[in-house]
Amino acid sequence: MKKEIRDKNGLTEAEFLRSYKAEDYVRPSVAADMAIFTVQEAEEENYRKLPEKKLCILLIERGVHPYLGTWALPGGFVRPGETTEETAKRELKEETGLDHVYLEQLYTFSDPDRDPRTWVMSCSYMALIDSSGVKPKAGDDAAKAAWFSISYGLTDDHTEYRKNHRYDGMKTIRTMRYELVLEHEDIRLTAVIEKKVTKTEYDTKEEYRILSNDGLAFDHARIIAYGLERLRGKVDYTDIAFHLMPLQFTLTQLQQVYEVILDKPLLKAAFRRKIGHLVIETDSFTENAGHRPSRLYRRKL
Amino acid sequence: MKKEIRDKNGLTEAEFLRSYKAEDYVRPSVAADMAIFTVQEAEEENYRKLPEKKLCILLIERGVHPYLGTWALPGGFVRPGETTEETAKRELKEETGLDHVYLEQLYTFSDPDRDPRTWVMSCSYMALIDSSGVKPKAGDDAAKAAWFSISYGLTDDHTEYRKNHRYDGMKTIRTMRYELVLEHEDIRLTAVIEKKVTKTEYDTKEEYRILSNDGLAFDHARIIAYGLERLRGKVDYTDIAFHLMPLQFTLTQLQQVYEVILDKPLLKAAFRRKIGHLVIETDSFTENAGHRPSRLYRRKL
DNA sequence: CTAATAGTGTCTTTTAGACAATATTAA
DNA sequence: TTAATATTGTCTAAAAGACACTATTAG
Repeated sequence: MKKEIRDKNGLTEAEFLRSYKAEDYVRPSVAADMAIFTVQEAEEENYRKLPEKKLCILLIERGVHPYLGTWALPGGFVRPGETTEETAKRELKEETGLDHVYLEQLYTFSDPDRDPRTWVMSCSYMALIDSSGVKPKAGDDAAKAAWFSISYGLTDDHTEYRKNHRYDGMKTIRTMRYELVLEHEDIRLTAVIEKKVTKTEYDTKEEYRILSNDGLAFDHARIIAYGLERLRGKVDYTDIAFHLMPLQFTLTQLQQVYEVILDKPLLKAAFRRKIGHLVIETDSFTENAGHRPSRLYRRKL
Repeated sequence: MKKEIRDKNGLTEAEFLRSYKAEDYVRPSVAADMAIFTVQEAEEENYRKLPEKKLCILLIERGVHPYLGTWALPGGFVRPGETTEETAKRELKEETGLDHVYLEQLYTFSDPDRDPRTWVMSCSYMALIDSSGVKPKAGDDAAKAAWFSISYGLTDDHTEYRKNHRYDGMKTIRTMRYELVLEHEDIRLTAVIEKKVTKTEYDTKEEYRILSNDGLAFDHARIIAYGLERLRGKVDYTDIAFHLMPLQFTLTQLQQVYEVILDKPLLKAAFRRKIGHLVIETDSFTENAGHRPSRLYRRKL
């Protein structure tokens, strides 16, 4: 039925499709870039004390131009016949050997100048993994791959109230600056990201800009910031943080992960009440810890 | 400094960029498609009663192949030099004449077969507008443009618990079915969308599938479902719904909008407490309503 | 006067915050 | 015994749910 409808040139859909030339239009390349997050433990000298947790991200040192020698998110171009998610999974597997992990599309960045080679959009993904036993491998284009610890903090928050002359209303502009610091051994990468929220009576607009950047390739500082905000935003109303945990974990470990994501301390009793319905207790306990053993839990499915 | 680093072929970054051939790779087309939502009032025969509100979306009737004669989201291909957001804004302006409205990127759909013409990714956006005084205009490729009322309800929710043999753990699969019905005058478009959430100890996966579809072009039923879920999800922890309101509104009108988005009635007193800090009262009141006048409010910026 | 909505008061329930008390282990 | 973490209890404060009462208007 539908196929028999003819357009103004008298073509059926099948005829139209046969005559369609995709090559007539200039098209962008599309890449999938991945922010792979994990939580790792710092060394602890005191055998009794719990090791501190650090939120980490996997970066690769670029072995090819452009941005040769700088650090970048793992990623690659989407191939014909593939979804962006499949590209992301392929990269993830190459880099970490992991297969079934939490994966979420973040945002598609499409600034035409974001890649000096050509017009490249980046469909970005966030993966959350338990990194115990994962040795990052450098892919084809990469010299090295390594886990970088993350520090991402607000350094400035400023709100401006303006009369909006174009309409008779008001306008408020809230400018927030975040400092992103990534560290691996003696390598230290830094960037300053500005988040600007503009409100008028008619709309609300949110922009992220990279103000400065030392050692990160492309606009990847912005993608990382975006991923961190998504992670923070989802932590307290989903069980997303569980994907950073091993199969069995103590509630204190889980709380540490929440704390390291939210970058603030939480109250123990309230935390346990809040996540109580998301976990199942096992019969196992930690051992040889130098203090009272702790019950191990799993994620409730 | 950085520019002087040479790669394994002995090229500097500048030399590499001059030699880079983007044409060597097959690339997708990228379109921006828009779910433009608004709230409209139904006719009310009783002069005293408040008119009911309906959540609506703007659709265009396709005037060209493929899917000629079916209804689609407004959208278009991203042009060189443009961001996807600029494409979306351009389409919005063409279709509604509106300029400064709430706009949010939803998701990038990249199934290689989603468009019969060629490889086309869709970077989708959601816009929220106050439609009073907006007459939708059909663009180049469109025969007509019209507001369709939306009904989107869960018709089936089913959870399956399985032993996962690959690991020693469990797997739960929750399958939800939603019926989407869009109506404009005597046109009625329907689709059934399945949302499947699969959980194992290792990951959580979320998929949307179109099970049936009558009258909607491409995979647009899925994009609409995605937009509706985003809208619902954000309503109670942001002031996003205010972008569907005129400059001044009564709290009952605002509550109606919340109710129509969430598809459930809310308690008046609790609602007023909750949104109280998001509004500013004006000195104006509604008039000639056949009942007690209502104070008008604006969004607090 | 009446039928409608507007707006507020208050009691209850639930959730979150704060902090203290008790329990248990390896060295 | 001690220094650490584990776990639970309880009081308080804040937020959400439920429902009823009063206020005000056009016709």
